[in-house]
Parts: sequence; C-alpha cells; structure tokens
Amino acid sequence: MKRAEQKAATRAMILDLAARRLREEGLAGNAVHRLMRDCGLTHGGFYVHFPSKDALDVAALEQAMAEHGSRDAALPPGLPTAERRKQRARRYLSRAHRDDSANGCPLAALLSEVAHAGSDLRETFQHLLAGIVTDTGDAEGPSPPSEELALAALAMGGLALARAVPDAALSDAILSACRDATATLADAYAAQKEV
Amino acid sequence: MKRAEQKAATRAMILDLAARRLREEGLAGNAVHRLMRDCGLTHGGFYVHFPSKDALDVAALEQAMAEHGSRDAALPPGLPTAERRKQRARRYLSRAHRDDSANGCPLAALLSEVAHAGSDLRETFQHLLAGIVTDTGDAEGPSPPSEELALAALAMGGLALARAVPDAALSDAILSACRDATATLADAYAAQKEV
DNA sequence: CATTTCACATGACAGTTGTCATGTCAATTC
DNA sequence: GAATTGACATGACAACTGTCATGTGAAATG
Repeated sequence: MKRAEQKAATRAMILDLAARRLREEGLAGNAVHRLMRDCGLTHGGFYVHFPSKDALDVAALEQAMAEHGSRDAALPPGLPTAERRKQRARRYLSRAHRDDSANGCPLAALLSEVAHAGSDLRETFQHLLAGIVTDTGDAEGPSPPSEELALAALAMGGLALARAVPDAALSDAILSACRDATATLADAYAAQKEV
Repeated sequence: MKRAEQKAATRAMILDLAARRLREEGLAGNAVHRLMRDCGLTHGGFYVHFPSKDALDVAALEQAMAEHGSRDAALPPGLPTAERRKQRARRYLSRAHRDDSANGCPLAALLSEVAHAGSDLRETFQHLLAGIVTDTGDAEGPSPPSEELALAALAMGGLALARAVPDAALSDAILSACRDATATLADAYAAQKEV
C-alpha cells in the first residue's frame, strides 16, 4: 500500500499549495507548470492527479473553503444571533484576515474574478456561498435568508476593498467602517424581529 | 491636422474597447493582440499609443470610471442624504447594472483582482474610490466618511456577488437583500445624526 | 516637388499557458 | 523471480503573452 499512500500525499501537497495560491494570487496565480515546480515535481505528472486545470481550480476552491471554514468555526455556542453576527464580522473584517489572504476566505479572494470563470467553478462558488449563508443563521429556511446575504456581501466586499487599496490607513478605515455597519445592521435586524 | 486627428481617433477606439473589456472580462481579458485585432489593427501599432500594457490598464480604468460616472450622475439635487443613498443603491444594485457590466462600474468589476495588480493600477483604483466616497456624501471631511465606505463596500460586494452566482433567483435575491440593507443603514445613519 | 515625419504593419523574440505521448524505474502482483 | 502496473519525468505541441526592431506608405513640411 505504499503506492497509494505516496500518490495521496502528492495529491494533497499539490492541492494544498493550489488552495493557498488561489487565495493569494487569484485564478491566474495557479499555473500548472509553476505549481508543480514548487512542489518539487515536473508539470507532466499533473494529469495523474487531475483531469484538467479547471478540475484543479474547483478542487482547490473546495479545499480552501474547507480549511478556512474549520479555522473559522469555533464561535461560542448559544449566543444571540445579533451578537454572533457581530463577532463573526470582527474576525472576518480584521487586519489579520486581510493580511493573510493565503489562509483566508476564498470567496472574498475570488469575488470579482469568478464571474468570468467556467461554469463548474461558478457552481462550486455558489454552493459554498449557500453553505455559509444558511448554516450560520438561526432559522433553517429553504432559501438563504436575505439578512445573511446582505451581511455576506458587506463582509466580502469590505475585505476585498481593504485588500485592493494601497494606503494602509484607508484600508483600516474600510475594515472598521464595515464592522460598524455590520453591528448596526445586526441590531436593526434584531429589532425588526421583536415586532 | 488630419494626422493628429487620426491618431486621437484610433487611440480613443482602443481605449474605449479596453475600458469595456476591462469590465466584461477583467484584467485578463485585455490582451494586446486581441484588443488591437478587434480594433481592425495589428498588435505592433499598440506602442504608438501606450508605453506598456500596464499603462493601458491604468488609462482604461480611468476611462471606464469616467464613462460610468457620467451616466450615473443624474440624480435630482436637493435630496436628503438618506434618500439619495437609497436611490443610488437602487441603480447600482439593479439587474440592469448587473447584466451590463461592460458599461458598469469598473471598481466592482475589479474588486478582488486589483489586489494582485501592479501598484500603478492600485493607486488609480484607490483614487477613483476616494472620488466616489467623498463627493457623494454631504459633508466634505478630510478623510472619507466611514458611512460612505461601508455603503460602497456593501454595494460593490453585492454587485460582484450577484454576478458571481450562476443561479438567477439567488442573484436577484442578493441584489434585493443589499438594496434593503442599504436602506436600513441609511435610515440608521440619519437617525444617529439627529441626536 | 523633395524631404521628413510618423501611424501602423510585419515579423520576430523569449517566455508563458494547458495538454498530451512517450519513456523510465520502482512498487506491486502472480 | 517474471510480468505488470503506475507515479512521475522528459520533451514536445500549438497557442498565447508583452515587447520591440524594422519596413512602408501616406500625410505634413519645407
């Protein structure tokens, strides 16, 4: 069984690096040749593990989301919805997350790029987004609750914007503004529900 | 003077197409060869008009923003801030804007991509963003008001997300959710100011 | 009308992209 | 121990990237 072990390990190495690159440099950063070279391999062996570049992109996006999701999960349970939403935003819209895109949320990293990508990747993107906006809300509706959709757009938009801007002070101001706005929205949503 | 006229016309044609492509397909869509070919020219003549591809990207971004800004401008004057913000969001987060990215806001189109771009382009991006968030607010502060920053992040994030997702119903839901959230935020900001 | 200028074309360059056919050598199987 | 499998290497392919050197023909200038 040493054979299958080796193959799995190699595949994991490729996928891990691809998942990191995808978030650091976007879709363009994941060239097959460079990816394999940086794994200590040559490009030819790539197709032993993945049928195509597009298939790698999909797998890397899923892998990236799995990594990010697991590190993001540990919020204390039993919190009221509004408070949980604020705490989530505090992490998501932090300087740490902005500066460590390699281990961050891949949806924010690909936010504008995925619109021009192949349909497989877009399907995957949507699926992962749906996972976020449904399982973090309290109620389990059939369609994603509009409150969560808006909060997701604010969070991803704010993070992407903070990464786009070169001036550090402005970047910080964007993060802070979006955190505040999330709190305002969360409170407003909670107030609506009490009526 | 027919000479300079010709050159200006050709340059404008290249720049117009580049500005459209930039928004339709992102930075990767603006290949020199394809761009010139689709203008009825050959790639060699490109460097008569622009010193480099990067310089074109910068010029195209500015051009795109100028086009979009002029079509966006016509809001009735004298409106209260909250109302103006809601109306702006109603246009920005419309299906029409989502489906016509070629003539839409370039900042949303490049939202996640610009983080990996050259510093010239990022500088330009920041400058154009600053133009939006300062001149549409009522007060003229030295640094961009945090309210406008959050609203911008919500608007661009929502638009990018709506374009990313393949399912039309979910895409519509995202737009609608972000419009509602903008209204909620605008009202909350107005209420804060009355204290 | 002769000369100069210059917008653009042609063609090349070195590097990149994704993809595959073939070769090789070690692990597995019989 | 012989035969087979399969993970990966080598090298090629066509198409693509940005960039530039040179050629050309027409407009501008004297």
